[in-house]
Amino acid sequence: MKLDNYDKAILKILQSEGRISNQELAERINLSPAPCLRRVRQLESVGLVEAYVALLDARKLGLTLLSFIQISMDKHTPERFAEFEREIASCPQVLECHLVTGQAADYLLKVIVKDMDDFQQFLLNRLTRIAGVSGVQSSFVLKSPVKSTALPLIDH
Amino acid sequence: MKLDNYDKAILKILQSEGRISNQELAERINLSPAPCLRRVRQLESVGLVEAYVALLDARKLGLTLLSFIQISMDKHTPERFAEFEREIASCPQVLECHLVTGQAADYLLKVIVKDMDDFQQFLLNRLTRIAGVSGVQSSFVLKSPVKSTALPLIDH
DNA sequence: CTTGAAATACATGCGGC
DNA sequence: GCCGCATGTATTTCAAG
Repeated sequence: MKLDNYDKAILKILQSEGRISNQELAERINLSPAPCLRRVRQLESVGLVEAYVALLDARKLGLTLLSFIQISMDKHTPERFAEFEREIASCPQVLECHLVTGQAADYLLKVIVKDMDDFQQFLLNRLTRIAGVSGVQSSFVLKSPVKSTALPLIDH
Repeated sequence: MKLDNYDKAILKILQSEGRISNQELAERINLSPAPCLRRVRQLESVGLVEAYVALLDARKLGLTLLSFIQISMDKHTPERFAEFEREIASCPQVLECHLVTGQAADYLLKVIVKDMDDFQQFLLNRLTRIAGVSGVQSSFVLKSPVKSTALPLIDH
C-alpha cells in the first residue's frame, strides 16, 4: 500500500493521540471529516494500524522494577525454543520476549515486577525452571530518559 | 488512589481496546455509561492512564530490522550522560533508551531501522559520534514471540 | 471531496439509594 | 459517597451529489 501525505499525517497523530476525535483529526490535517475517516478505516483494515491501546503508568500500579534479562539455552533445537516460548507467554511479568542474535544470549526479555522480592520469585520459580535455560543475566533499569512507546513514523 | 474491581476491569479493557466506546465499555463491566465514563475520566486525570496511542505495524512501514544496542561510556559523569541522552532523544530510530545496571553496559537502546544499511549509518554517523561512547554491542531481533506491548495489569 | 441527515455517543445535572 | 436516569450537545457514520 502506498501512503500519501495525508496518510502519514494521520498515522503520526494517531500514534500519540489514539483517541482523538475524527473531527479534530480532520481539522489538523486540513481535510474534511468524511474522507479523513475513510482513510483511517482503510489504514486499520490493511493492518497498518494494528491496535489502539491505553498506556498505563506502571509506577502508579505498584510496578517499580523494570529489568532486561538475557537468556541462553543449552541446546538450540526447535523443541527447546517452542517450549520456552510457551512457558514465557503465560508470564504476565514479561512485557517482551525477543529471540536475538549475539554471542552470549539467545533470548532477551523485558520484565516488570513490583520489587526485588517479586523479581527473585520470578527468576527462581519460573524462569530457571524452564527446560533448557542454561544462562541468565539480568540488568535493572535505573531510568528511561527517552520514552517513545509507539513507533516513530518515517521521520528518518 | 485506590482501585476497585470496576477500575481494574476498565484498565484491563482499555489496555487492549483503547478506542472502545464508553457505552460498550460500560456494558462489559456491568455498569451504566455515566458512572463508567466518570471513572475513566478520573483514571485519566490522576495519570493512571498516561495516553492513548495507535500501534503501527513496523514491517508494513518498511522498518524490518529491530535491534538492541548495549552501550558503555568512558566516564560516568553527569555531563556525559546528559549529553548522550540529549543526542539520543533526537534520533527517530531509537524506540527506547534505558540507563541500566550491569557489568558491560551503561545504556540499553532499542532501535528500529529499514535495513542493515540504515543500521550502519546510524551506528557510524550518530551513535559512535556522541562524546563518551566507548563500547557498542549490537544484537538483532530474529523474532518476537511474545508481544504484549501494553502493560499487563496486576494479573500477578 | 462535500453536503446533509439519522443514529450514536458523550457530558452533566439531579434525585435516590 | 456513588449509581442510574434523563436531557442537551457533539460526534460519527452513510448516502447522495
